[in-house]
Amino acid sequence: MLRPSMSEIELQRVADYIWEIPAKGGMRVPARVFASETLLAGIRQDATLRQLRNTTYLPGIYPYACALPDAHQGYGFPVGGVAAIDAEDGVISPGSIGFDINCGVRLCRTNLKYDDLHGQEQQLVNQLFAAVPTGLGVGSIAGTLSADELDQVARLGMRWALERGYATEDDLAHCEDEGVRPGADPTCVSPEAKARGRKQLGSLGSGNHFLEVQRVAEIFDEQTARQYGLQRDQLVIMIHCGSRGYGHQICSDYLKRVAHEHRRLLAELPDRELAAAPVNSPAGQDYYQAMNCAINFAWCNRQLIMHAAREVFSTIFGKRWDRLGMTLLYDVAHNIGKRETHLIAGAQREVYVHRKGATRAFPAGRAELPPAYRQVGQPVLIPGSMGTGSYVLKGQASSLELTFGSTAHGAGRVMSRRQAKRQWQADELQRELKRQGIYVRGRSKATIAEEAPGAYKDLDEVVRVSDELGIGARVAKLVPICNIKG
DNA sequence: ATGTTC
Repeated sequence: MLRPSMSEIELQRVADYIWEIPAKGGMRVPARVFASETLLAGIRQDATLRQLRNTTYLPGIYPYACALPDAHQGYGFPVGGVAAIDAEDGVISPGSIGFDINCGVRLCRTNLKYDDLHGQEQQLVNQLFAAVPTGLGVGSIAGTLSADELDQVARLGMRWALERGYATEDDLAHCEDEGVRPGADPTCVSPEAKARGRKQLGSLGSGNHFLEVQRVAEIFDEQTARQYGLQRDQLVIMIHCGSRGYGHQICSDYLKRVAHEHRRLLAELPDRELAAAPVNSPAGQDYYQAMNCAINFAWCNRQLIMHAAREVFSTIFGKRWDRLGMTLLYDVAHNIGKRETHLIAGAQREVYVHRKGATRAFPAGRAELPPAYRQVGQPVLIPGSMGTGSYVLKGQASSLELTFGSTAHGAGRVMSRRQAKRQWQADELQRELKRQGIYVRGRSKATIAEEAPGAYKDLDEVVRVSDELGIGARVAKLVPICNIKG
């Protein structure tokens, strides 16, 4: 049981919005928190800082562990945390990437304006809800895949969707890793994970996952917005979901295996939830290959859901989806481990960047960016709650100097799910949101109450701090119109 | 987040 005990953790101010836990005891390096005083007051309320300090015990971590402005307590490693770990001498840690491997977000543009939809919101939300399976254990767009097909999804990612008419080359060109993470070996995935995954490709899941039709409400940077193809009052579609039971099972399986095969390493760590394997050990490499399978599964999952949304829009607006301008802006991962090169202590070094509840935010110039964004900086997609809206940011140079090319991923909860259910009632919440022009449909009343806007921190403040730190700059704010969830 | 308490 984790108990807040933050009084024992001392923070030193380094610069505006940058705080440091100095390296002491078993800490190999310091830890840094990137937050305003307001956000820091929230971060101190749970075990985030202790977990952040614990991550600095991981062998090969350098030069410091990071907590982003939206950080909160997670499984072993904070959500909103980033660790760069040496690719030769370091470790890889499943709990530091998270259970929902490649939980992430994509944004689909349209050439429609709010007025084109106004009056048909209820019809649209109903059709989207009918077309996209939501909630736990409810089936999937792709039906039940054969074992062989699932393994192809794991190896090929969005290329599998392309071959079956669910995706276009343009979609692949506008996804992190072009929608295909190399080094994905399905023989490293357990039969239990495969059994779950076969039934779940093209399904939204539960919790904070959603599909949302949004209106571009505010533009902060006209030039970048133009380059991203965004303008005021335009309709866009945001999809927030992950690798479902497939990735969850992979994480569970490898937490057990890694803890068992690397007991001595585990004994040196302050929390067994940080269980880690040397990157070049069999368990470490098998985990990485299996994690990559889940990454590909999640991209394919979001692709199939976007495809279903395109078909619904086509029906409602009476045009083919390509005539509706329904192109993919970008798709970004929030929970991943990735081998990258970063300038650390004066040298270019190969590291496994662990991003858990953190978005890659590469600036212009990084070779990994697709041609569309290499001169601009990548789009960063940050989902908010169903009442308060979401953001598009742009990757900035300081992200490479401060946070290994990362920024925040969302608002973070301010209260427990249980507390939210006590405080709100689904029907009443839906009526109130409808008065504001927001149409919500969920499979479960409990989920709607749990996801009440008031249960979340202030995303505006998270994004403001990202912008001021120069790690991710505000481009546009998006507000919800239709939202479906589990 | 999650066949929602291994």
